[in-house]
Amino acid sequence: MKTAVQQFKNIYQYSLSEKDQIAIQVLSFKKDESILTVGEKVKGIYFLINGSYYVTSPEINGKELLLRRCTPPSILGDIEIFQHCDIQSNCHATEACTFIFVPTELYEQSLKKDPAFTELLLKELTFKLKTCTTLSRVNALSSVSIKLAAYLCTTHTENTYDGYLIVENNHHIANLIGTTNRHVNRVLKRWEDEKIIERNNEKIKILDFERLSIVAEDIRYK
Amino acid sequence: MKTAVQQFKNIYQYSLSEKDQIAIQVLSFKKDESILTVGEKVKGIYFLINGSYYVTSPEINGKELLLRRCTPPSILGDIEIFQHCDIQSNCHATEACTFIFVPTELYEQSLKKDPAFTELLLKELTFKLKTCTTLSRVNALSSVSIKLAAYLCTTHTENTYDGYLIVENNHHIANLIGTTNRHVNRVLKRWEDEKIIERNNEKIKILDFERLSIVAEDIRYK
DNA sequence: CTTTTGAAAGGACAGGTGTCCCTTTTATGA
DNA sequence: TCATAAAAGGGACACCTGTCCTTTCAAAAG
Repeated sequence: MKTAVQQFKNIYQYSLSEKDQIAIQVLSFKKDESILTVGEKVKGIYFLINGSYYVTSPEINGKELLLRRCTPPSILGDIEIFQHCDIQSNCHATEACTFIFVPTELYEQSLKKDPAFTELLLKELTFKLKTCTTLSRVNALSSVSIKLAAYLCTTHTENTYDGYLIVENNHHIANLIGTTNRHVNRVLKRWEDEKIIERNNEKIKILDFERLSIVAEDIRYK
Repeated sequence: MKTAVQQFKNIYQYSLSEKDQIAIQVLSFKKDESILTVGEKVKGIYFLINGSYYVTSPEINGKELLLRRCTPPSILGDIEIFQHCDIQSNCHATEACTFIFVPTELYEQSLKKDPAFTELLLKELTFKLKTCTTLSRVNALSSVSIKLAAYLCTTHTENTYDGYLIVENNHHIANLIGTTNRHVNRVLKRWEDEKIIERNNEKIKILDFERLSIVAEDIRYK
């Protein structure tokens, strides 16, 4: 608990008072566990201090668009508290996650009066809104190959191992960029033929980052 | 000025102190005037108290995507202040607009310490984020006909005159939903053939709102 | 009135993308 | 080890959408 509070302080630049520390909770989720599901009620604000998770937005038809990948600092439950609504997105742990959980009552009774704390929320919210706007434009105006290239370029700088990209499975990638499995394969095959990438059971090696980057038009997911 | 402050109070449920009132400004824009342009610096927060505008996000290639239409309450400049960045979107008055402008210094020196004021910002930001997420998903997963239907249904409830919709010109509509002139025409012709709408030089009459609404899948640009 | 300009409308064609389906490969468990 | 399931990979086809171009029409300018 003490460690969690310390981590919280390091990440969010905010010291929880002794009194606050009694009211908060530390929540943990295992890898691949669901953190929050659309439609649930939420009773506080979650601050990620460790691990990573995905946020996705589901359609009625079963498709599910990946909105963003989150690492600390990241906040959950903010929309729901201020808009008095149910959970808007699905959140899924991609690694084991630890959160500091601030119950709504604690926020209402004390933290909301602290400008340093509300600024924390404002900073994170404006960040989310900014990236969401970009994503929206990319989604509307860019072709699948641009989005896929952008995805690979983003992953390239974050998740390369021995020259190979560690990517989510095919289906997952397709969802992230709002297309189908089939089409992702189609584009990957074209790039393979053009010697831009190399595929090797579930791993991708970028042979010509330069050209891929040109296709991606400097768009990045983050 | 007094009227503006009163309107502000009614709309945002927040009373500006006498001291604050000296520091703020009232800004007005004519119909069709540009309010803010991408890349500009911004020196405060804008609170819409009258009129309407829309927010678009431009691509390098000249296309410009509709993000949302705004009526009071609506806030501008929030992202830029908290993310310390230039203006992210183009804002264009669709009717004459009046804003209360809060300079950054006033916010930094006094208003940020008032929980009631920061809550105002948090409420509006979470609202924007919520709608932006929906839009992003629509943009990624929906076809042009769905988006066009949603556009017409939104306009229908706001801008009908004598049974005819007052719509932007063809080219404009195409940009707003992220497609081409040609394709808008194609879809409109199909609906005309199906007796869902009627076209009459630059005006559109919705004959079967019910069916159009089904196509739009309850999506609205609002 | 004629000319010019710009928007609307749509034909033709090509490329992008989704759906359906089958084969191959890999992982998992009996 | 073999059987089974799950994911990868890709062929075929139809539909969606963008590009290019032509025609028509209406408004503005001369």
